[in-house]
Amino acid sequence: MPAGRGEGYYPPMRISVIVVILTIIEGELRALLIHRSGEPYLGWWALPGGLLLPSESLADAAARKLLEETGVTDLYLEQLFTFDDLDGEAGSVAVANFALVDSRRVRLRAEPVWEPRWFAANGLPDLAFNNTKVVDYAITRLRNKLEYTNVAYSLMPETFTLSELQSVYESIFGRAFDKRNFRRRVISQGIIRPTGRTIARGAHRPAELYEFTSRQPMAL
Amino acid sequence: MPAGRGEGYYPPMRISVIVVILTIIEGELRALLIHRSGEPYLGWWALPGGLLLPSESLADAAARKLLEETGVTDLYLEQLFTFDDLDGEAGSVAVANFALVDSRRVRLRAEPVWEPRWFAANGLPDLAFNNTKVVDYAITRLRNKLEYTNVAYSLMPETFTLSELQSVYESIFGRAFDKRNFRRRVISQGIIRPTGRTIARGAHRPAELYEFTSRQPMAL
DNA sequence: CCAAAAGTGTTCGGCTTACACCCATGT
DNA sequence: ACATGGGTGTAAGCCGAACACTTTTGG
Repeated sequence: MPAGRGEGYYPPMRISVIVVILTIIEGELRALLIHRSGEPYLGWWALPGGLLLPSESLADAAARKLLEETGVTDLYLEQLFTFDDLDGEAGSVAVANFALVDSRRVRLRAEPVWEPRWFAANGLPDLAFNNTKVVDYAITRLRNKLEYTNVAYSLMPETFTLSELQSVYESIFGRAFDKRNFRRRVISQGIIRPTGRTIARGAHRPAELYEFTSRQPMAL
Repeated sequence: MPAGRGEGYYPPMRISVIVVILTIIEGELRALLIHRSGEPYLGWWALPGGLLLPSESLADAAARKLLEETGVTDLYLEQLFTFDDLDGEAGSVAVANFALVDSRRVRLRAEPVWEPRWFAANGLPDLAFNNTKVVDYAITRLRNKLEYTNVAYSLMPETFTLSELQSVYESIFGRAFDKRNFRRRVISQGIIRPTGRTIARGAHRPAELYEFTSRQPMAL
């Protein structure tokens, strides 16, 4: 590493990339955590992450972490914020991302040491570094995004019923919505459309199946 | 710099901090640019910025840049986004910030080489790196923030008339607002209040002076 | 008295909210 | 037949947008 005049000298800096991976399981918003196997915070739960490799972009690094932990490649991934106060060390920044995945498509990495595990987002254990505030930040961002984008597609399978979609929204906002108003809203937003098919799943009227009009992130 | 097991090795990385400094001058939204005095992009206009020092936080680095360029310390400063594709070099990220200043309080640094200068935000020259997209990102963020926060305080003096405030909003959004609706809105939002004083400034009815109810950033 | 900017209310349409009953099915 | 979740319409309040005239001053 060269030292030199002015901006030519690069002090030792660490850039890490961390990912808040969120999903819905059993009607509950959950975040993926791993068990730290090294110091500091040995044995604590923490967000998946690691150093940025010099050859990769920030988005690539986040996608790589996500793939390693969940096996998912098709997903919603977005940069959240860059923190400099997570590990209390100078010259160290962490670029936090958040990702949304459909839990049905996830196969958690079988890694005995890290024990990746889904935790209910309200009810996290004490986390290493200041990871709790990173998760909170991600949840706030997610709630905002649900209001004006179609990102919910990344939490849903190809087709789904309106009740299922409503349940996902309710899990994230932590409150119930009116069924009629919810339906009017998502349909008039144009983010979903009926497929024409129905699905019978119990001793009651079958539900119509819907799909997202687009599975690319879009602002409304 | 140590090399070692696992995460102990830190590859050479550069973290720079850049700042989009916005203000209103002559009814126009303007951004502060400097003239590059070194390679690459020698002689091009670019956003103020520099390397993060190992001893400082990201916010400190951004505030330091801002102070160096404008002499302003009391301001609105917020992290925007972290880019990894600005200079096309691997292992380099730039944490972009945006700042709002009241141009009446600014004394630009007298630095013949850098020639810091205000440019109209729509009408920027071609910029070094991909700085144009950083400025665009800042303007979008500013417009959004004006809708649901009181950050406009940082562009205004202690007291001002409603017409002056409206003019600032119009400069930023690039369109005219209805006078009555604008007044109703800012007053009902509770972000400003009348001082009781008036100011006469021409051959017409004097205007009432208003002030911000808070000069700390607040969401509505 | 004239020019110039300051100040002030009302109407309309659209959106959000609240709310209750019938439908189709499996058992 | 009954239990279960699926599906539907309407009324009220609130918010944003459009719109024109009077007031106060300096010259």
